[in-house]
Amino acid sequence: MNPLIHELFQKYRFLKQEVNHTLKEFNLFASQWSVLYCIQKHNEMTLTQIWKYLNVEAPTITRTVNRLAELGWIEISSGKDRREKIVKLSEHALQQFPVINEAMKEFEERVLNGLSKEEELLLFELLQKVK
Amino acid sequence: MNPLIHELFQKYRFLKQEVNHTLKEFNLFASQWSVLYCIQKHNEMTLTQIWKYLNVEAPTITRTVNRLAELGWIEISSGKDRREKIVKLSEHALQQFPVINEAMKEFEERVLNGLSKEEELLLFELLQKVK
DNA sequence: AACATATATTTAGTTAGCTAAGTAATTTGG
DNA sequence: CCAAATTACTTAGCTAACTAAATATATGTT
Repeated sequence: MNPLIHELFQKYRFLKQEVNHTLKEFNLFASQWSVLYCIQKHNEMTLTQIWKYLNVEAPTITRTVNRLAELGWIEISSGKDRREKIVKLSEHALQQFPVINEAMKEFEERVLNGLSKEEELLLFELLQKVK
Repeated sequence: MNPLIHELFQKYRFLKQEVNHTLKEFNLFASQWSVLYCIQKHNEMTLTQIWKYLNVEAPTITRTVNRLAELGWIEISSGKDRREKIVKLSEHALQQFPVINEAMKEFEERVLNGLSKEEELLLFELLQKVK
């Protein structure tokens, strides 16, 4: 296997684990946070908007959203089209959001500590060229 | 979520899926290929050597190795230390290996087509700085 | 109006990572 | 020499991704 791809896979596993550790005190997992984060950013979203935004398949989002609703992080309602579901953050989530976001920022700064701002941008641009 | 980390996660999912599509005709999955690849490289390995090399946890390798043995890709024997298991490629795997490797090389060249050799190296080095 | 097609979500089943906890064999220290 | 610690691997249960196929609603065509 190409060492570049191998390295990317390794870093993914490492980062995902670090995110999970960071979120553990809030009883959240990495993928749950991804969903909360993008809902917060867009205020409210349909399931389809979420999975298209995050680039995962629909069933993955169905399950994560249901779990998040069970746990009280989000509220699900139906739009005028009775097929679609609209999702937004609960009061509890809105309150907790800034604290969790802060913890995540600390984690991000920590793992990206070895890179300058220029290198971060460069890494981002190089990653985008992989396709 | 930091856009850089978000992008890395997205590329991971994309690449893993592409690897799985590439390997589908051989009835293999990405992680199974990782294991076969590193066994081939080292000729034979214990389970511990495999999970340390691939940077995953032991139970992951136990399961993948057992599945690969079931599927006839590898053979498991025991070394002089009765705790450890030694794993090597089967005849079938040795025969198929070059063909699969070729398909993987084509895939790697395709997804890295947008990067020059210098950029590839740079991306690799920048990824290593994430920790 | 009826039927086909498209869209939104769900269900079922698979691989693959993790942690926690367990068994069995080996090594080590008093 | 034997109890304690370590090592190698396994089992069980969780999250998280995927695919394939089902269900329900909406839309479009004849």
